[in-house]
Amino acid sequence: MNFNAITIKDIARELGLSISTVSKALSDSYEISEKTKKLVNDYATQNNYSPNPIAKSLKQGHSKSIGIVVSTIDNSFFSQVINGIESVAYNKGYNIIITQTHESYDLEMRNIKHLTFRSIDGMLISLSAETPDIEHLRVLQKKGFPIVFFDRVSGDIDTHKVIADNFNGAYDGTTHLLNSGYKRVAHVTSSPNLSITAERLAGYKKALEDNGIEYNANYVRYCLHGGRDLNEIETALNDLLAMYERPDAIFTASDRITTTTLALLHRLKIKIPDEVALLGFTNTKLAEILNPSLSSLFQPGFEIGKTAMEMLIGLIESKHPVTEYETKILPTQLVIRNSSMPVPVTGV
Amino acid sequence: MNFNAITIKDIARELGLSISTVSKALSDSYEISEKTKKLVNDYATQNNYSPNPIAKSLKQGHSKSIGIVVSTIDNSFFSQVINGIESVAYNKGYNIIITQTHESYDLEMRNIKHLTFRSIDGMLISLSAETPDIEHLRVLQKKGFPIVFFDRVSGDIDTHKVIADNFNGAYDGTTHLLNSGYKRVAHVTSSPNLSITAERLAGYKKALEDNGIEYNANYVRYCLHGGRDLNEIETALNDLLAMYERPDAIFTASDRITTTTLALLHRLKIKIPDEVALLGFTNTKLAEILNPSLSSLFQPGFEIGKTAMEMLIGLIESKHPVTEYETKILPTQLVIRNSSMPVPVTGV
DNA sequence: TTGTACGCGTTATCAC
DNA sequence: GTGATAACGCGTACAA
Repeated sequence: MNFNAITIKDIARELGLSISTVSKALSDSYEISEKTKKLVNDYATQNNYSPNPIAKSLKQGHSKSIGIVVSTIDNSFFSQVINGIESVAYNKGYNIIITQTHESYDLEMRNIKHLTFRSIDGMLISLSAETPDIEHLRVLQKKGFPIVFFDRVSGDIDTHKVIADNFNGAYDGTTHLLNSGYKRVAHVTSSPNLSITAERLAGYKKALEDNGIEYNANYVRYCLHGGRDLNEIETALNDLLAMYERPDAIFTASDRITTTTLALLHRLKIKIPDEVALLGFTNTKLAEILNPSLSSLFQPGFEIGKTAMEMLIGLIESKHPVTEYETKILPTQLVIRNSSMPVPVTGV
Repeated sequence: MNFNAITIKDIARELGLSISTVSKALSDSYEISEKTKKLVNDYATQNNYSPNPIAKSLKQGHSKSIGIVVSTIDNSFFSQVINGIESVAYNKGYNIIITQTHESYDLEMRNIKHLTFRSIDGMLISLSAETPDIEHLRVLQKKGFPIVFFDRVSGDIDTHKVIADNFNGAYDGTTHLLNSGYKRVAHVTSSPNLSITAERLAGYKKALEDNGIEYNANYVRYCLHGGRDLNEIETALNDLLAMYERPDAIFTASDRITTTTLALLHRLKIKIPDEVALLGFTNTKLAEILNPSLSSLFQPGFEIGKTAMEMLIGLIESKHPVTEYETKILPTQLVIRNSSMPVPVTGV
């Protein structure tokens, strides 16, 4: 396993010192003379010694690695979150172990068990869409195991969570559409099980209310599989477009739903925004480039990952048990595009 | 760290047995009586004991975890590869540790060092586009450290690699365009440093040759940053479209280049395939949905990851040092689409 | 059939 | 300023 086979023992033998002296020299202990330190350190660097992290972990009682549970990595939002997590993990010397639930409750439980058996120091989790209750997480948390929830959180547990400001995002998005002159704004959203869905719906409703427009439940369509099932969205769109009072704008609630809606409208040869306007949450820059008239709510995946990881490290490294749960809210950026303006794009 | 705090020691004390008896009972040793085994196992499961993997690693000399180095996880191809890797890793009890180079040579070296210091059992790597030489990997390999290269490999080293059949993919793609009646097929590709670029170019050239069409170097454009820099591709396209003998088809060489080209042509209001046909390597189903007339070469990311991981496990778990290097080639699937046909899509 | 003793590589405590 | 010893949790010769 260790192909830099040199250990603290080797260098002790080679230098005619004791193991503990070498260990202390390496950790720059005050009780070791400067010349011994130099001797040891020089030898160590020359033979590129590196401490065996496994032995270190066994001794110190932590593994310097954390587990991540997401639905799937093959999703712009989550890969951006992981990017954010990695950026701080790397600097703090933590390894990340990624597992995917593929939206299955069963897989979620297996992964969590697997991760805890792997003796990780903490966990970052975004619930699977299927997950009905979070008893399995609550017991862990009760034991004092550090967990931070992000994005897909549950209202059933008071704990550390990092989420986008979905309410205000949806509020801003809907308001933008209304301010642009659209009167009948539909909302295509994901599974009603998820807290993010409720928050976004609330923001949408509040915006309607504040603009004196009556809420119409027929304008809201749920897609249980959140964009993974094309037919679901297709049905929703067909229903909406066939209505007598056909919506003049659609507000979509997640990356996959947004891009799929964009694609479907494209296939149906519906012109955006002439026939129907489209504004949605997204992480796929491609969607914006393809259709500059598509304004979007950019989900700050990177920032969410970064913040969640920082919070988790705080939990792990704090000596005192954490008693106060805080919820950190990050802003969702509303990116306003205008079809007559050039689109500032830096990359895909 | 271990919140299932129970150890083999606890259960020995509790049951009035010795530690080694418990250990043996747990591993179903033949020298332990059935009743003792049952006693121990029952107690273990009831108190959901699980062996500390760190102690196990230290003892057994392997960590049951492998390292992955990719340019960026935020890329359909690589996240699909990782999906494939994870699928077999999970079954075999391996953990995966993911690191990203962001195409930087420096970061690649740091990550590799970081991973080896973390005492992983093996490594899966796709070279960064910047990487000029692979001396740092060759030394590891010389020591007998298990490494499998995938996708972005180097010709400078004889080792285990898993790649798509880029030559035949490019050959098939180009041939398909030529058979469809296009005469002037341009090729927009990535950095000439990468082996995949050379292979694809070779396939493209051979297809031209076999169809009696002369190779025109002006029709080939390199994008050093492989789609990360929009301007590069924009320039390439503008150049091509401004030529006197303007290409009537474009063959793009990577996921990012394909989607970016699609987006740019869209913005330039160039009709596909009427004004210029487009066929490219891709992993983003969105591109196909948006433009059903876009035929594509689907990069088998999942299969590549799966195969690479299987190969790596073979390397790790083989008792005998591996002397024979084999290169496994996977087919690239050509997905033919026709604008007059309905597009069979199952998800985005 | 069960128990004892040692080692994996490291750090921490204590004695010299 | 340096070195011996114990301990982290586990597996395994070897002894009983």
